[in-house]
Amino acid sequence: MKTSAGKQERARLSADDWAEAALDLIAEQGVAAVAVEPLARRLGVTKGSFYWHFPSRDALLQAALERWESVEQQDVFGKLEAVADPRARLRALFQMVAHEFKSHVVYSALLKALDHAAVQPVIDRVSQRRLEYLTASFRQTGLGRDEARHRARLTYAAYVGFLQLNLQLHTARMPQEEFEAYVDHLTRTLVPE
Amino acid sequence: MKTSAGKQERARLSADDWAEAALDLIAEQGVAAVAVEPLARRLGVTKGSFYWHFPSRDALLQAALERWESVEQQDVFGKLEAVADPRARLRALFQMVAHEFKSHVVYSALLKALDHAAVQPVIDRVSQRRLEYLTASFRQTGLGRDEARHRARLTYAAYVGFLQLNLQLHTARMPQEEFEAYVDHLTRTLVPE
DNA sequence: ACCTGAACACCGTTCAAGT
DNA sequence: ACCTGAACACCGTTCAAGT
Repeated sequence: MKTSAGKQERARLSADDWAEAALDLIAEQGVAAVAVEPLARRLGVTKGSFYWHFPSRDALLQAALERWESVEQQDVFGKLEAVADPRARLRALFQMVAHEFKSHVVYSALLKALDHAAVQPVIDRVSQRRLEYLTASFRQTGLGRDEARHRARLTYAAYVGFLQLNLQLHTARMPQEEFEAYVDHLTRTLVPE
Repeated sequence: MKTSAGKQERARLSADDWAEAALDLIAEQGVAAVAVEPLARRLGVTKGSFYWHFPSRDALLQAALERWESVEQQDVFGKLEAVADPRARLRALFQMVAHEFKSHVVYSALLKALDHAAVQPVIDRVSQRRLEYLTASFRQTGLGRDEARHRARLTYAAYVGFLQLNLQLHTARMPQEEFEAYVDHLTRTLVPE
């Protein structure tokens, strides 16, 4: 038999296998945890073999992040296309962001690791896209050009800031009820009627 | 002569000298740049001597951050005590934050390095204090207890998010005029009339 | 009291050699 | 085409020895 059963059996690896393992590590333990030697141990090979697939640790990080970037693109905004009314769409977006914590895990990990050179450009691109989407949505609710741009920026900043605060307040974590009230406050304050 | 002139002359160092040098490095190059060996080179000693002052690199980081924390405490809120009217005080705070970039340099560096264990608790404490200050101020403008808490959270999240976005948009940096318009939008949207 | 110098561990990177 | 094993550089940490 060439590649039959067994747990310890390890097929030879591809660059994609490394990138996927790296992305898992980012979600679990953050960007700093992506290290060649530990990853190699986890994959059951020696660290030397890594350099057949990637020229550097940074290249691996980039590959992992590009993988995430293309997935999140559809994930976040795909579901919103169904909602026609712009005000309702914005409210739906707030609800989505508030209740789907899984999709923010990697994003949060990246926000905490902006001092890594590979992370910045990815977050830049993602932020740019989201800002434009928000601006367009606010525009559609009837806000003027500048007003829509500013409101979008404020909204996105609130999102980023919330992730920061939320993950940091393990200690003084908000109870569910207060959290819902906060989301409601955000919606009332930021979405035009 | 015991300790006369000369550039290459290096008095013996104290723990405080190391902490200050570390804080400078954080402001200039970020948390990741705080490394024992390069710091030792910069200070003109060998890295071995570092361990007479601190038990670990992390302890140095903590010392540097505590130093910053106690300074920023007075810096940010000290000047606001003069303004009696709570609405005017909030507007003044917005203006201060918008135009004093220097005081945010370290804070931004820390936000980008939240994956370092020593950074989290410092940011936690600072955020907690600022949130409480904002809550109290909104309370004084006449908002109800919950409304004030939520508004404070939104405001602070907007601040944190803005730092993130601002530093990241080197590419698409806002021109001065648009920036002022944005601050104005924030003030109108967030400060009760 | 503060510093040197040599040592070790750990991780990134290279590369000749294996299959 | 993919992997091993040994090597080297760099940084964190320890410690005996110096002043």
